[in-house]
Amino acid sequence: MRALVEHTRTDAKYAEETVKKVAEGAIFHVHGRVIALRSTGGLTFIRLRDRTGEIQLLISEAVMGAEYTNLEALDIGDIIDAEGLLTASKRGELSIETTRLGLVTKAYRPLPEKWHGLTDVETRYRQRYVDLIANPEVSDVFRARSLMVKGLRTILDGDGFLEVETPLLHSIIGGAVARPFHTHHNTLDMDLFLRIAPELYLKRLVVGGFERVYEIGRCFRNEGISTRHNPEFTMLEFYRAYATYEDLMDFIEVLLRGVDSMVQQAMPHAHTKWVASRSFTLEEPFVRLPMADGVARAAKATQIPDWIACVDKGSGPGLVALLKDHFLDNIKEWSKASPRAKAIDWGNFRKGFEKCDNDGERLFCCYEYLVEPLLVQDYRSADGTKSLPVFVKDYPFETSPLARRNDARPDLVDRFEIFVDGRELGNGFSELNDPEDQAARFREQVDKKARGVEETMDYDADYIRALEHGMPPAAGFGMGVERLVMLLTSTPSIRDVILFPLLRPS
RNA sequence: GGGCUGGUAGCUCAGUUGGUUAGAGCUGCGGACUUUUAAUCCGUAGGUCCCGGGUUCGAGUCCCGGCCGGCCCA
Repeated sequence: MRALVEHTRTDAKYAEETVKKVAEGAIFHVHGRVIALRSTGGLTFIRLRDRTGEIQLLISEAVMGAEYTNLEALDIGDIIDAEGLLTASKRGELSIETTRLGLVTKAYRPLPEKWHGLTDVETRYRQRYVDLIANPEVSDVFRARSLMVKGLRTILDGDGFLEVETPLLHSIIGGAVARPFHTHHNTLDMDLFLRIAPELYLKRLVVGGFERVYEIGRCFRNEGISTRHNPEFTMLEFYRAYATYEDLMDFIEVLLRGVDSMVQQAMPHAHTKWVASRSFTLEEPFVRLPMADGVARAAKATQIPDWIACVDKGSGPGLVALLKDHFLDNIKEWSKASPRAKAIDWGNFRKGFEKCDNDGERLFCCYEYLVEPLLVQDYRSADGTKSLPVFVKDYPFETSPLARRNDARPDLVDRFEIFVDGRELGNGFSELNDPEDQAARFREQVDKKARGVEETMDYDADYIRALEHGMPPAAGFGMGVERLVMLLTSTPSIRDVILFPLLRPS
């Protein structure tokens, strides 16, 4: 039955005699929502939708007799059940020649009109139940989301990871750099935060012997709302002992391709459509770009002679030194050096650069303004038609308070962020497991807060204590599930991958 | 937070320099029709023009303020 119903989604034509022969006179019983209703007098066509697809009911007065008049009370939107023999209409549409029809649930409100459906964006979010009925491609995205989460679990479970749940109510801020939501426990008279990340709890579990552990759960960040941000969102984080950030990059390529192919298998039709509108490809090896190399390359690409000269001498830090001393003197001249130089957001670049406390942050700032906006343009597939996912790696240690220092270059940490289609998808690193170094990094965060920086982490004494018990070397990765869904379903707004996005009160 | 843009019937929209009683399609309701696919045809109902002020003989339209969206930027 299901196979036949799903076929009605295609344009396949059916011949009445073939269908009747295959069905062998079996009685079909269906229920679902009426989404179209057409009557030509003694014959009525109903398009019925259930979770598996759509099928047409063919109802004739000759078959139904006196009951046929019951159709007069039926509206689009009603939920009915029906029984009958399988047949095909003269136009070749698979149909059920209905012998019995019953109203199961009456729809008191009409559905949106059939041509344009429901397009008002706010109404779509506020009344998602209507959106899901009126716009079937919306429900495809949420089906895909479910498949992706399931796919992540399947792959992680298959690799020996244990899924856990850690607290959402935190008493200190940690694991990420973001402003939290505040709440309060009454009987304990205790102020709490909704978690901004599960990271520090998951690493406590690595200490405890869960060497491969992950969590898929809600996080909350008290930030503005935009097409890329919703205050509550779902994050995947996993940690794997005895792995390095290089191992994780290999694993993430496998993970993303694996999830995508699971969606492809389960929803081939929708998947093909999404792939066609992607401007990136997962099929070639992902780029691995050390941040300093990226900055050096991007600096040369601007064709600013001073920059080329200083980059040729060394790498990233050379440019940082030049900018530290001569940013203001030369900004006018530099900004006109080439079309690429003109495209740089010089105003914010300079402001950001001036706010930096150290050379590590300065290098990161150069990366942010010179490299990141052009990742899509600079790193292309072999035939040049698609952008490639890029792992930007080897971050300055000052920008990464929880990551392990590189053994050869203590000014860097073994960290990467993955960008697909120019957008940040996830963040991973070899974990800092030296309690003294971690304590020093926490203290630096606390100092920052004292200097008035809003987005910092608190000192987590219990986490230091956990590290003092010894955490095996490990690497971890975190990814926003909504971003993954947006990427793989070619959805531009995060609100279209969250069923009930946060809105102002109406 | 800044720029642009929008709010008119249940839904999707039109509405001229400011000028009669604010329109269309779909939906709804009534009717015709036994193979429709946005069925077709006939009839009919449906409005706090986002809110509050102002200008004017007259405001959906112009001005000011507010509310709520959307897109882009930070």
